[in-house]
Amino acid sequence: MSTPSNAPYHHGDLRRALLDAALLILEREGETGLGLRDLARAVGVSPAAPYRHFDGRAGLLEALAVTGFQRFTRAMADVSLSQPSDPLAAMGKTYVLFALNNAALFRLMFSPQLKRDNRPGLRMAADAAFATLRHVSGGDAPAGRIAALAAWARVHGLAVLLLDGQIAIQAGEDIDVLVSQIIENQ
Amino acid sequence: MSTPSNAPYHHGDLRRALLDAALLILEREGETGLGLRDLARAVGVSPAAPYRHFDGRAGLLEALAVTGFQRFTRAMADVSLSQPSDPLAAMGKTYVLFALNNAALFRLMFSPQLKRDNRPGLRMAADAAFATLRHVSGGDAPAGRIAALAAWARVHGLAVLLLDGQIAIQAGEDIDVLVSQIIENQ
DNA sequence: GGGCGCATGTTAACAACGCATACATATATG
DNA sequence: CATATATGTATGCGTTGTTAACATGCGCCC
Repeated sequence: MSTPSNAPYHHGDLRRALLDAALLILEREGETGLGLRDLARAVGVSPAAPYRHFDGRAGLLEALAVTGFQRFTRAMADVSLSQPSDPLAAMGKTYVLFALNNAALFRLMFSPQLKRDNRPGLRMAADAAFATLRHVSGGDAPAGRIAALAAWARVHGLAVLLLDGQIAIQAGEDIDVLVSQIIENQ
Repeated sequence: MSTPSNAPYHHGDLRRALLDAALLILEREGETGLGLRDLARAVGVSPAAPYRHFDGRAGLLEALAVTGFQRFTRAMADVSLSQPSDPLAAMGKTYVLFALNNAALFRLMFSPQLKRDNRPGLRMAADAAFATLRHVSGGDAPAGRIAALAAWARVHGLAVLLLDGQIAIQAGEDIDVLVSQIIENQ
């Protein structure tokens, strides 16, 4: 009975497996529903195994948020490659659609309790994301701090309101065009 | 030793006391840090006592959110009484300042997991709040759904970004005037 | 190549939590 | 005055995050 064939003692790439499974659980159950024991069960390891790869539950959430910012950065960088006619509007749409397609992850990225115990890794990932945001949007042209913040607020607010289901989608209304209309308004 | 003088068996107004203490803990520790046992300890009752007044932890959070929407509604209604020169901007400022002064409560009010198991009480309180929002802002004048949503998104996004500490406050910068500038931009 | 160090995974235990049930007590009602 | 009901207590169950001690096997060094 010594674990004969499959299920080797060492997993191989447990960290990656944990992150993948955690993302699934996160999007399905929300941040509260993501428990370390559930996660370990889902991957098929012991409850204490994740502690070898993450600094407790907070460490796992941080790692998830970091991957979130990396994807976000990539999505924003890809916008500039497509050479859109209106770069700012295109970026805004990408911003909102990223939030909608990665709801729980997006919320986690901006979670205040993660920001509180500010781990350097998360801070770096977030700074990198916002740096490409600035770079892609204005080409570092200082179009006014106020105007930039106003644009950011409108896009971020739209994302959050849609995410939380506060903006009621009317019958036959397409979210995509609604986002475009709101972003391009004024 | 039969609890001689103080600490009567019945508290008197435990529900109110629980809500007050819960608000304090909420703003100090965040939603995750608000536990029923902690709360009961803080008020000085047994761990099971809160269950007589709230439907478990979710019920407590719902009650807190309802009081939040009531305060929010009141704050918005007070704006119209002051007869400002620019009602929309004044309302926006009130919106953001309410969020900043009731950070955790504001987050709870827009919490998606509370909205999920949509309890009628919370839904009614939220609807009432948004109704006065519409009434005060435009006097029910349909200035265009898109424009209204855009304005809401900008204000809400500004609140959330400030709440999460994403908008860095520069040295010697006053949040109040920054909010005004961003809201009145465009 | 053989032996060993160390990363990796397991087991077991602790405290705290949400929650449900059964019980005690005070208030209100007939 | 008696009893019904609302309110708070006592206790126990199952789960969670976390830690410490133990087991295992991959890979490096001599």
